[in-house]
Amino acid sequence: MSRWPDDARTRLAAAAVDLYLEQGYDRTTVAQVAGRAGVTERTYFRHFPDKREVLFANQAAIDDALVDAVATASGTVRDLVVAGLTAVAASLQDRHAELARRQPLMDQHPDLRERELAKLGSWSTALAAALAAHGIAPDRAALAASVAIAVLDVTARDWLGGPGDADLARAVREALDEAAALLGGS
Amino acid sequence: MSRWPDDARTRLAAAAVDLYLEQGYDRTTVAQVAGRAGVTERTYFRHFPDKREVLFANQAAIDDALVDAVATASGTVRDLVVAGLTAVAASLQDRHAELARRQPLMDQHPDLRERELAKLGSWSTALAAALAAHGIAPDRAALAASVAIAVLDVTARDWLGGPGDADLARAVREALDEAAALLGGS
DNA sequence: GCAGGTGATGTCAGAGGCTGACGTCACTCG
DNA sequence: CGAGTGACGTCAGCCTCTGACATCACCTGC
Repeated sequence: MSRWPDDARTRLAAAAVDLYLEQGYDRTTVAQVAGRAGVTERTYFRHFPDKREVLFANQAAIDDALVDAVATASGTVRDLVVAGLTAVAASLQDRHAELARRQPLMDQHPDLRERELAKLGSWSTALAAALAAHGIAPDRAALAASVAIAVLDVTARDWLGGPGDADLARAVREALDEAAALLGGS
Repeated sequence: MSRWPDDARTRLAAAAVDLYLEQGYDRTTVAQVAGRAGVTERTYFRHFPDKREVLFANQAAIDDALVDAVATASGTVRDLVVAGLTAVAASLQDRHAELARRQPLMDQHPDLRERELAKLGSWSTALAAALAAHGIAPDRAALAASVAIAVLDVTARDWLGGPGDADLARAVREALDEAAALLGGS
């Protein structure tokens, strides 16, 4: 039996979502979140670099899933992109309830949406690098990655508003086609 | 002759870019920026809501240009999008030097890139609304807008690294085609 | 002219986000 | 059993950002 209860990080994440939803993001102090998790404010900042990041606790793993999927895939640029997006979609699919619960916070607080966009940006960067590793020219890779992640964002936000058993991966593939049809061919 | 030198806002913006470049963004305090501009810290926060926003001082006008261009255009979704992006490109074209100067800050400081992404997000939202005003279904509009802005971002960042007389609008149109070709047609 | 309104700024006080330095204590490993 | 190691607490402090109130040039109507 250890001196400290395990998983301070997990407790902090849970406490944060609860408090942010209960009493609003800006009316909640980090000290309150830490208090509910049974630690001090200083400990909060050892686990998360700032007040927002706690809402994105386990999204780092998605980065890896994305990169792995693209690395092990092959085919056209579209095939590689679909492989990556499908992996991300799979990761999100299981967590529909959790993500839908915290989504109102993103929509109500520009600060939080800002951080969400930054996360998407890091996925985009990771995807571009993974595409480049397949020999795709860097600027083409960056373009494809950026657009792909934009499609994912729009589709996922729509999916979050629906039932948890809707097939996100399928919706993403369809949105990819639709986007290409809408914007291509001058 | 007025009591206060005019354009505190402009002086603040200039002082901020200079100081952020000279001594780094995080080693610069708002009080220093205000001091160089000849005002107090409190006055800074009357002109800009936070430490970052000063770097995006005149980008609000671009929002309007984008919306106007789409509103007065007609044709396919692609036509409308191209009209909007062309208007934005025109606004950026004149300010290549200024934007290129501050760009390293965006690349070096995640906080600032984060804000930049938020600005792109607001363009995307505005574009989606403008498309919807033409009768395009909201989810199709959101998809087209998001992808279009992603293309603009990648293209503009590349353009910023090149000479100021390169034609951004043309590059954006080409990138739109390239993106559609890369990702379409399953 | 002149009283009152307006707008931009200054001053002051304070909450809250975030960081560095240092101490404590259980656990572990040699 | 003694020296790490890691997770946490404590303390002090800077900086970002906000509310409340004062000041002073300028304008407006009379």
